[in-house]
Amino acid sequence: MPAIKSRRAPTKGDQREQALVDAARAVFRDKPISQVTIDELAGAAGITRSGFYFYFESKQALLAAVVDQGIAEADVELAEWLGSDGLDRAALRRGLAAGLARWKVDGRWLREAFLAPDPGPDVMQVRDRLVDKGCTLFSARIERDARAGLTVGGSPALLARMAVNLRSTMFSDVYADPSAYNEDELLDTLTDAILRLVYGVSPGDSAR
Amino acid sequence: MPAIKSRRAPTKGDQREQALVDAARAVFRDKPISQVTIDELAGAAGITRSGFYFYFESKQALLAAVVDQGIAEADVELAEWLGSDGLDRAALRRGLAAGLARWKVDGRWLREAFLAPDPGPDVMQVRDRLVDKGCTLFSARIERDARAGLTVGGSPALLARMAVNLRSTMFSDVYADPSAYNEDELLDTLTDAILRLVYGVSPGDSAR
DNA sequence: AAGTATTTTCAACGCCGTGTCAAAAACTCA
DNA sequence: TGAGTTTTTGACACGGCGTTGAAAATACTT
Repeated sequence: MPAIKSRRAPTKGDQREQALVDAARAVFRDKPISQVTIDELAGAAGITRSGFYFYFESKQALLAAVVDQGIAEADVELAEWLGSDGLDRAALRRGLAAGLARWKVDGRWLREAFLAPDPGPDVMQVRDRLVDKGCTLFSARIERDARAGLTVGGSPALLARMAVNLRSTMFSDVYADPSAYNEDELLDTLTDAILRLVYGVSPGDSAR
Repeated sequence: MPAIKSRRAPTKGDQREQALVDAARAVFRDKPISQVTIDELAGAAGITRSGFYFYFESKQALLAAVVDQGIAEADVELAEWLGSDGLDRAALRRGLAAGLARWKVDGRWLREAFLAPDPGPDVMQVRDRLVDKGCTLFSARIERDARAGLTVGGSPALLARMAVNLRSTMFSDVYADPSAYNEDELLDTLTDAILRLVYGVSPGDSAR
């Protein structure tokens, strides 16, 4: 049973572990994760394949760590919009734009983390946590807006999930084939779509 | 280079090939495709592992065939709604319900086909064909409705893609954790969501 | 600074699934 | 029946995975 998380901070090991995560983030950008070999990841961090297993149980576990470190950044984007006042179209668009920018860079592993049917249990755990977090935050906001009479009906939880899914899949599509999309147009349409989806407003009305 | 598609119909081989597809459809229901071994698929169809390669180049190629055969059924559902008259909520809901029923059964490989980040090139080809078909049909309908002044704006192609993606992801979510969703509620909300997304109508108006 | 304990690295091993091959078996059609 | 094709098979080699046990490097103690 390798990959022991030591209680204290043994400096050297932690450095290597972080190097592994950083290296992985880079490697995962270049090719489908299923085609990345553990040997490659280890090499990118300057250790041998068997050395890898001292830090992580598997490729999936490392991926989970990579995804995990993405939380902070993702949270910033999300909060940007969630914190704004109801139906602030500009703020929402800014939040989406930030997300799209992230996806354009790290789309490969983001897709793996959020859209793949069966990543390992490790990734699954992280994924659930992140998606849940996003949905509950969003959902709470919708609920709040609903009390203010802004929304149009439907379970907040469901609406939140739809909005989040819509966002992810569209970003994923853009990553898969950037040439097929005009970014500005996409962001505009997506912004309006979400507003319409949740609040039933047409592009014109900034506050009902 | 195995898996030669013979020009004529050599009866025996075709039978086995179909048996392979049918068996695969069943096997793929039971466990994540990445965990299905070729040996298993061959065995389920009554041949040995190496025999498998006479018919398909790889597991992915077989999956592609499985997906391919799903077109007919999927088309029926899609057509049901696309053929109906503008903003017919009931028809749309019926179409979605049919789709959900399918996903509840074959969700596992449907996810693999439509949401996985990097299925093999074989699956990719089929996927693109199917998604494109769905989107163009939907898109054409939106365009038609737009000329009738029913829609709310935004590129038809984008809106179609969003609607299709929304549908797939929600169905996928239901498959992943059926207990988390009330089917009727989901279908209602999803129907309204799509109508709102594309046509900007609120649940009440059946025809503007 | 030396001795001890712990952390880190490595090379070698066995396992499992894949894909290929050439030869054998089954089938088709005269 | 026999020549030709189609289908099936067992054996082989390859590559990646995960483990093990021992050596090397590092940290800790006095």
